[in-house]
Amino acid sequence: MDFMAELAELAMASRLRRLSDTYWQAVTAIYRESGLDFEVKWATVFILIVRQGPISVMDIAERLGVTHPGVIQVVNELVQRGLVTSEKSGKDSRKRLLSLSPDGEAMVPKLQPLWDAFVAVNRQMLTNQTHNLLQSLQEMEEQLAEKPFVNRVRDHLNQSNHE
Amino acid sequence: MDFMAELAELAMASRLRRLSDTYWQAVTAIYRESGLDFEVKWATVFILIVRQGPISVMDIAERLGVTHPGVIQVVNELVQRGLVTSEKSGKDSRKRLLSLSPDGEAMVPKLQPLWDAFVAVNRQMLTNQTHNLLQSLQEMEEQLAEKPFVNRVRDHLNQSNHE
DNA sequence: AGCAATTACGTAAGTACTTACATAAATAGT
DNA sequence: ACTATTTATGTAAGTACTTACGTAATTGCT
Repeated sequence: MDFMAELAELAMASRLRRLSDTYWQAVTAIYRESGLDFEVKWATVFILIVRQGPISVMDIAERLGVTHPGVIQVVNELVQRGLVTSEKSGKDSRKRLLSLSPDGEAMVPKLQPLWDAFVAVNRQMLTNQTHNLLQSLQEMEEQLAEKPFVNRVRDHLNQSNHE
Repeated sequence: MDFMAELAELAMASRLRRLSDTYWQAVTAIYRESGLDFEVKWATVFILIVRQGPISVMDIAERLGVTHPGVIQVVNELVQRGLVTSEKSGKDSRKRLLSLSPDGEAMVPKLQPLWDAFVAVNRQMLTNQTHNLLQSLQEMEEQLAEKPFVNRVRDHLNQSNHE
């Protein structure tokens, strides 16, 4: 039997990472087969720019819940690839506003069938579940946002010591 | 609102990775505070050796569902750290059998209170969920093991084209 | 027994994030 | 208006995996 499953509550991070990697590898293969020259790691940032551009680096980082250096790396690749354009903000010259380029606009309808397939396939699998993965992720994120894991563990350790 | 949550079925890999990172960072902080000189990435391999050593590199990789180079990196660090010993198998000289060292034995009871806390805290959070994260992970892993995501998407794309 | 195929392990390099640290521009308090 | 603080971005390096490729030992076939 799968040892990570046996570890259960003791191996949350590794198990989440493993499933993330499984998905990532699959989607990488599909993009490659499509010949569209698009990468998995671009997707969240790219779609955010599609739907809500022009948008700044920090705004992207906050909306995605990732660090700004991570966003910068992706954005630089998207600009390099010609899908996104970057211009300095007039109101705040520290800010870089990212928008979709014409090539980026043209890319969306090519990617859309793949994205639709991802959604359909995942939706199908999710309906097969007695415990819905997306909902459980949402609930766990909310619990950890309300009180981070570190604080919970610290409190638990103090409580155990004082008995 | 969190954009990854909005993307839902379209950002499974990124969202799982993000939650994995959140957990990972928390556990890293707790190990650091404990002063035990132990790393998150060692945990699954270390516990497997504790419970089922001596065990070979490939057996570890298979039981954990990760690649063997990943295991080798962790094992080398555990040997370097003095928690694990490595010896060539007598029956099959290609194999390296990993066992717990005396220092490794001594480490277990020091780590145990932390591990107990991780389990207790996670178990508490899981009971608060209407959709149990561990169960949803288990179910999703099983679905993907039965038919990988790539195959599901390929089938869906062919089906859509032929309508 | 001899040889092709498989298995076990190792190493190098790539990937997608992070942390840590830096600078420049805007903002706030006086 | 001036200065301290904050905010936005950038860069370098670290981390925890992976893929790709290599060698040595074992196994299976005849």
